[in-house]
Amino acid sequence: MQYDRFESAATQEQGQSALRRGEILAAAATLFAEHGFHGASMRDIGERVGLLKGSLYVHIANKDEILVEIVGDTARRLNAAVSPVLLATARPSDKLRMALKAHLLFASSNQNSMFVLQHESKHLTGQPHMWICEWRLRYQQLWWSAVDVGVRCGDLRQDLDIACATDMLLAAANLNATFDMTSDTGAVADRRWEVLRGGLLP
Amino acid sequence: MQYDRFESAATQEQGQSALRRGEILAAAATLFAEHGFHGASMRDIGERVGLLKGSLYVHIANKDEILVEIVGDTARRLNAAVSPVLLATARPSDKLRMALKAHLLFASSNQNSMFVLQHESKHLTGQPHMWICEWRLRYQQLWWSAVDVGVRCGDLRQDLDIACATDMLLAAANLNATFDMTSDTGAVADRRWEVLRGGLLP
DNA sequence: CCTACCGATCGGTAGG
DNA sequence: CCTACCGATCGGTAGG
Repeated sequence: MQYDRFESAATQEQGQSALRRGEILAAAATLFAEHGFHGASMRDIGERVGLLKGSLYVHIANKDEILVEIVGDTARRLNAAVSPVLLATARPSDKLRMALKAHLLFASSNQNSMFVLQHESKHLTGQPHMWICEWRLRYQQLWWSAVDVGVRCGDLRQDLDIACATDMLLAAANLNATFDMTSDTGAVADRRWEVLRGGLLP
Repeated sequence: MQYDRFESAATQEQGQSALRRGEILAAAATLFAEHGFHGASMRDIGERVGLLKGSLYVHIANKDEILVEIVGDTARRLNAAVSPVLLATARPSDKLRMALKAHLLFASSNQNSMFVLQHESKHLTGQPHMWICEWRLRYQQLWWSAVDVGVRCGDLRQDLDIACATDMLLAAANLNATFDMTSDTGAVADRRWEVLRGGLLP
C-alpha cells in the first residue's frame, strides 16, 4: 500500500481519534465502576477527558457503545490471559493454581474495567447482552473442565462437588482484593490457593 | 393505653401506611437489584405498586430514603441472623459452618435486598454511607474473630492466613447461588463448607 | 471540537 | 391518592 502524504495525514488523524477513543473508554470505565452505568453521565465522561459532552460523539456512537466496548474488550483480554493456562497440558491442580494467579494479575492491572465487566454488564441490551452471557458461560466451563479432569484423574479430591468447587475457585478469582502496597498480587493468589488447596481444617 | 375509636382509626391508618411503605420498599428492592439504583425511576417503583410516582411521597420522603431503609434493614436482619451463631460458645469450625448456613439461608429468602446491600449501597451518601461501611467492617470482624480463635486453639489449620481465610468464607457466603429447585439452600451451604473445610487436593 | 439546541425524563412539590 | 406542574438534567444532534 502507498503512503503518500494524504494517506499519511488520514492515518495520523485515525490514530489521534483512536487515542482519544481509548482515553474516553478509560475515563468511562473509571466512572462506571464508581457511579454505575446510569449514575455516570456523558457530561461526567467528557469532563474527565477535557471535552464537552457533544464532542464525545465524534469518537463514539452513543453511551451504550462505550459499555459494549469496555465489557467486550475486557472479557476478550481476560480470556486471552487465562485460557492458555487452563488449556495447557499439565496437572489440573497446577493449571488451576496458575489460572487463579493469571486471573488475579489481570484483575489487579484492570481494576476499573474488571469491575464494569462484573457488575455493569447487566445494563447491556440486545445482542451484546447475549454475547456477554455466553462468554461468561464459556469462561466458567473453561474452569469447570479443569476441575472435572482433576477429579477424574485423581489429582483433586475424588469426592469433590465439581460445580461447587468451580464456583469457589471463580469466587476466589473475582474476589475484590484490596490490592494494597503490603503484598503484591502474586502473594494474594498464593494465599488464596493455599486456603482452597488445603482447606480450613488441619 | 386507651384505644378509643379515634385512636383506633389513627392506628389503622398508620398500619395501612406502614403496609404500603413495606410494599414500596419491596418493589424498590426488586427494581434496584435488577436495574440499579439510578436505573430504576420513581415512576417504575410506583407502577409496581399501582401508584403514580407523586403518591409515593405520602409514604416515603425521597428516593435516597428508600435505599437507606432497604440497606439498613437488611444489614440489621442479616446481623441478627448470623451474629448469635458466631458469638456462641462452641467449636470455631462448627460456628463457621453454621454461620455460613445461616448467612446463605437468610440470603436465599432475601435475594433482592441482599443484592442491593452488596452492590447498590455504594450509592448512599453522607451518614448512611458511613454507617454501612462501618457495619460491613463489624460484620467482617465477627467472622475474622471466629477464624482467629479457631487457629489459636488448634481447631483450624495452624498455618492459615486468617484475613485470607475470612475473605474466602465471606466470598462463599456472598456467592450468588442460583438457589434453584434441584437443591435446597442447606445443601448448597453443606457443599461449600465441604470444599472450604477439606480443600481441593486429596 | 464547540455552540446551541432538541424532546424526554428525572426527582420532587402544591393544591385539592 | 391524583392532577398538574416545577426546574434540572438526561442522551443525542445539527451546523459551523
